[in-house]
Amino acid sequence: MKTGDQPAKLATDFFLRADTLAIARDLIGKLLVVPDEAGNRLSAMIVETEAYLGEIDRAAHSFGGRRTARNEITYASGGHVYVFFIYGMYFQLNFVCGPEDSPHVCLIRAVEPVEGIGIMRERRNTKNDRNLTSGPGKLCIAFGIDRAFNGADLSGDRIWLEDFRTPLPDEIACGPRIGIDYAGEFATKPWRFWLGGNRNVSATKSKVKSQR
DNA sequence: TGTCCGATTGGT
DNA sequence: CCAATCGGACAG
Repeated sequence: MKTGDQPAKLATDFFLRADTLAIARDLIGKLLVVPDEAGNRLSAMIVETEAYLGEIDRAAHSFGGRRTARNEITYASGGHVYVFFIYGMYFQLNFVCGPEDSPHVCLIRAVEPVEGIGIMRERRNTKNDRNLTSGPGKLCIAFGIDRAFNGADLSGDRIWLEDFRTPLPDEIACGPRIGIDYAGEFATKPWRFWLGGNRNVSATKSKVKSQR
């Protein structure tokens, strides 16, 4: 692109597709961009995601059609941001997928810093850069994402995605989602996706082999 | 209003 | 292995 051109934001159409698993997989390699208070670009490449398939998915907040103030935004059309608070101290970043009234989402579990890493270091207060954004709670701290981002539109100017890198099919691994042991048969669905071998993929106590 | 517990993290 | 820490969901 020419000097001075702005990178293109990922179009809303990306999130309007009916196949949420494909969206979760295709998010790997995209660039997450969130300007800080001063307008500096903070950005990172998405390296790990999880899909939550709405009403049918016991692990999803909208399982069985549950619709509350907290998860209301997940019933909106794809391309909106769903942020929720968990464990008394962390936020989790999700993107709403599919058409209106289909409360599917993709959780962003880990990213690899690209721009603004100095600011991320300040916010995370950790020596090891590997700990900057290698988990769903960590990346929200690094990017300053809190409940104020809930409901944001990814076509707006507070948070968005850009094309960055297109992984080869072989580079993308999948396996069971993390922290949903209560979800019965859904606990073992291979609906987590990550960039194989990437060092920023979140640490898990039961690391599962990739499967395809 | 009361109780239970979570789509995590960091330190022991 | 376990504490931190608190809002959401649901029962009563």
